[in-house]
This record gives sequence, C-alpha cells and structure tokens, in this order.
Amino acid sequence: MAHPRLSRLELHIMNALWTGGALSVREIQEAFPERDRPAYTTVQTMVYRLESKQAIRRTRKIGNAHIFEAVVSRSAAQRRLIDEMLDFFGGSSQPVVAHLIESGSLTLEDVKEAEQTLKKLQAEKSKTRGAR
Amino acid sequence: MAHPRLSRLELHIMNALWTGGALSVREIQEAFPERDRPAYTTVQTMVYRLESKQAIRRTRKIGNAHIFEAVVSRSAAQRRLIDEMLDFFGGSSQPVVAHLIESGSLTLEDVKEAEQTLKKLQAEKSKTRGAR
DNA sequence: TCAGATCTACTACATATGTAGGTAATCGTG
DNA sequence: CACGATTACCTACATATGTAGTAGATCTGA
Repeated sequence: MAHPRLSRLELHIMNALWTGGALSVREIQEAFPERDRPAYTTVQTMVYRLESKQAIRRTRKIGNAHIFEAVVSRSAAQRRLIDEMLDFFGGSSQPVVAHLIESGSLTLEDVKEAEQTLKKLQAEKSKTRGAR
Repeated sequence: MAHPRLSRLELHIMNALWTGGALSVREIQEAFPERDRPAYTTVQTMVYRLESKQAIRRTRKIGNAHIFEAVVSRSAAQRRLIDEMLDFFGGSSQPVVAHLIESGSLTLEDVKEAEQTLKKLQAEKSKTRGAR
C-alpha cells in the first residue's frame, strides 16, 4: 500500500515523527500532551501497525530500543486528507476556504501568498501552451 | 451529542440529504454512484445509526417508507472536519491552502473572494475595538 | 381482496481502531 | 556477572465502521 489510510491516532504518531525526526516508542509517547497521553503499549501497538502499513520503518537501535522514522511524508499524508475532504465538498475549494476564514486561521498573508503562487502557475501554463 | 463524529460512509449519506433534501432510504441508496453502491440494508443500517446519533431525523412517511432529513447542517459538519484537519497542521492554514493549489481546485476567484472577506472582517474588528 | 413488491426492524459478522496487560528478552550499572 | 529498569512482542478486548441477510409488517395494483 503506497497510500495507506491513516487514522486519527496514527496521524498523531506520524506527526511526532514528522516533527521530531526519528524517535523511539517512548519518545513518541512523550510527545503526547501529558493530559490525555495513551499508555506506552498503546502507542507501541499503533507504531507496529504503522510499520506493517509501511508508513514508518525501523532505522537503527539505541540500547535495546528501536528507532522509527516516517516513510510517508507529511506532505503526502496532508494531500490525501485534503483530497478526501474535497470529495465531500464536490471538489470545490470555496467552502474549505470559507471555513478557514471562519476559524480565524487564514491570514491575509496566506491569501496573498496563494495569489502569487496561482499567478505564477497560470503564467507557466500559458507559456507551455504557447503564449496565447 | 451535538457534534457527533461522522465516518466516511456516514458523510456520504449526509451529503445525499444535504443535496437532495428529505429522502427515503431507497433514495439515499440510489444517490450513490451505480458502480460501488452499497446494498439497501447497508444504507439502512447507517441511516439508523445516524438517527441514533441525532445527525438526522424522521420527518414524515410516504407509503410505508420513512423520510429522513438532516439535523446536522452541512456547514457544521464541514467546519468540524476542517477543525480536525487544522489540528494536524498545527492550526495553520498555510499547508491546507498549498495543497488546495496543488490539487488545482483553488481558483483565483476563490482567492480574491477570500481576500475581500478577510478585509471586511478586519475592518469590522478594528471598528469594534474602537477604530485604531 | 390478495399476492408480489417494498420497507422496517433486528441480527450478525468482518475489519478497523483505540486501549492496554503480561511475559520474556535485552540493557546498563554496581 | 547479577539485578532492576526498559523494551519488545504477543495477546486480548471494547467500540466503531462497513456490509448485509432474514423475518415479518405494510402497501399497492390487478
């Protein structure tokens, strides 16, 4: 499976690895907020499952502890999540953007940046097609 | 539960109701693409579960068939999905927007519209705070 | 009216996900 | 080296999700 579906908890674990690099099970567990931190073996089980899904792999060993690192990139996982979301939204970004605004997490800078990127993309496209 | 978590299939069913208004189980089933359409009773089971989660409710009866309608709004469900996503993205919209662009679903119009909305919001906010 | 079509309500089961205990192997330290 | 600490590995189980069958109620058209 190149693109395994990742569950909520699995994503949290991936997040720890994306953020912290290669980590042991213990380190992953401790990356969870103290309040609401799963048991060591809970994390371990999910780590094993992620391994069997080939979303992560063992790299080396420190003492008797295995060190794991992400195989699936954060970007790829995000992409998948967003594609699934767009599915519900009929493929349109508009409602997504609207909710980002509502939630207050979309800044004017984000928008300006997006605009630049889009314009650049458009320019390249028309060049490829033969400058219309 | 005011904000039940909705699974993939449940969201597809909600989608049918958001789009088609009040529907029978049969109509919901037929809203699925012919290729890859779950059995009638499969849809029925999910409809019952959505009912017990109070995401939908029975409104009336036509013949011997119950007619269901959404209680949870599309907007509220979308909002929840996006909030959950933002959680993984560290609360930042930036990666979400980047992926929307990559997927090609974000248009310049979407961005312009967002910009307008944001500017309007900002203006209102500063007015409330006492026009700085 | 009554027989076939349709629907409801209940039951069942496989897979996925979250949660964690128990036991044995391995490590580091005195 | 021996022992306490830390891991690995295996097993188990509850809840969620997807999938669907069956039995009996209800409806509708001939």
